[in-house]
Amino acid sequence: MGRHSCCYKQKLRKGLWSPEEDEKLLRYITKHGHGCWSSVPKQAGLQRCGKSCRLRWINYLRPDLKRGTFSQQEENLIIELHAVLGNRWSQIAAQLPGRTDNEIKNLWNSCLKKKLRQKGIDPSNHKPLFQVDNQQHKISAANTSKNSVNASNEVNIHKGNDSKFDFLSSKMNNDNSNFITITPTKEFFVDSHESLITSCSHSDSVGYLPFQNYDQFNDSTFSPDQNPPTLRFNSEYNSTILPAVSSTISTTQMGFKPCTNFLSDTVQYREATNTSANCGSNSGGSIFSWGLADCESSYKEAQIHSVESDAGDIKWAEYLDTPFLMATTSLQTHTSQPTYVKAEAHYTSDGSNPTWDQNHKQQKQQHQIF
DNA sequence: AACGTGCGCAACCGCCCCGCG
DNA sequence: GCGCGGGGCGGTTGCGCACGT
Repeated sequence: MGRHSCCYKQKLRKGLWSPEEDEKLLRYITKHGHGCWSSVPKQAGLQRCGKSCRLRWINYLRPDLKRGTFSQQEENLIIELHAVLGNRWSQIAAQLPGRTDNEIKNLWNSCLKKKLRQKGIDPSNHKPLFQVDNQQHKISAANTSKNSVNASNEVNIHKGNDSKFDFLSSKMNNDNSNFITITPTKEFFVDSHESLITSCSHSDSVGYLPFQNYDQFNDSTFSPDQNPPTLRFNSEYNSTILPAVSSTISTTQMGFKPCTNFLSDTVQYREATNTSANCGSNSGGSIFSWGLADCESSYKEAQIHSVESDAGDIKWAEYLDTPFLMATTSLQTHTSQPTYVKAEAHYTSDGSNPTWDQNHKQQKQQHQIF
C-alpha cells in the first residue's frame, strides 16, 4: 500500500510536463506501445515514474482525446450517468468517447455540482434539496411501520405541488404501513420521457418520482408504433407502490430513465437523449442502451415482457452490459401480486426509429400492463 | 498597475484490486 | 496463504490564468 516503489526513486521529475517530455513519451508509445508502464520512462528516456507517464498519456497525449469544452449534451449525459453510477468516473468516461475520467471529474466538481445546486438538486443523490427534509420525515414514519418491505421494492414518492398532477391522488395508509397508495384518477403512466416512476438500483443512487417536469405529460392512448414508447399502467388498477418510505434509497428498478431528466428543460433533455442514442450506437450498447429508451431514434425494435424474477434479482450489471434498454419497475396491485415490467428496446446502428415488437400486444394483455 | 479572488485543469496522492511468484 | 508489484481509480492539491476592484 501507499506509495509505489517507483516514487521512491531519486531524481524523478514531478509537476508539469515539458513539451520535450511529451514528445519523448508520445514518440515512444506510438512506436512501441506502452506495455509495462513501469518500464516506459526508462525506455523513453524520461525522468518520471511509470504512473506519471500513464496518467500523462491517458489524460493528455492519447490521440483519440476530444479537446475543447463539454457540450450541453455531454453535460446532461454526465449528469444522467452520475445519477446512475455515482462517482465512478471511469465508467462514466467510458460512455463519452474522447473524454477522460479526470476531465469529467473536474467538470463535475467545478461546474456541474454547482449547476445542480442552483437548480435545487442535491448533486450527491440527485434529489431535490427540499426533498431531503421530506425524506427525514418519511424515515420517522417508516420507523413506526410494522411492515417489513424488501429493499428491492422500495420506491420513494415525491408528489410535487404542481397542479398538473391532480390526476394522481396519494395518501399514507391509515394502518401505519409504509405504503403510499396511488390511485390514478385517470390513466397512469410510466412514461419514457417523464418517468413517473424512475430510478435505479445502484447502491448509491436515489430514486424518486420526478414530478417536477411534466410539461410533456402524455395522456394519449398507447399505440404500437408510438414513438417514443410509453408504458402505461392500466387505469383500472388502484396501484400501490412499495413502499412510500425508505431510509436509504429507492430501488425500484427503472432502467430506462435515469432520475435526472427533470434537471433539464425539455429541449435540453431531448438533445441529451439523442446524444445517448448516437453514442449507444457507436459503442454497440452498454449503459447507453437504457438511455435509448428515451430517445426518438436509433433503436428499432422494442418489446415489453414480464420479468419472472424479483426486481431485486435484476443485477445492475445487466444494465451496464446489456445491449438493450431494460426498464423494470415493480407495481403491486390490490391483489398484492407484483407486476414486473421489463422493456427492452433493441436498436440498430442505422439510426432508424424504434418499433414495438409485434407480440407486445399479447404480452400487455397477459400482464395487464397497458 | 497592483493586488486579491475564483476557477479550471493537470497532476499527484493514497488506496484498492489483481496477478504472480 | 502471503507478500510484492503493477495497474487503475477516486480524491485532493496546487499552479496558472482570468477577472474584478
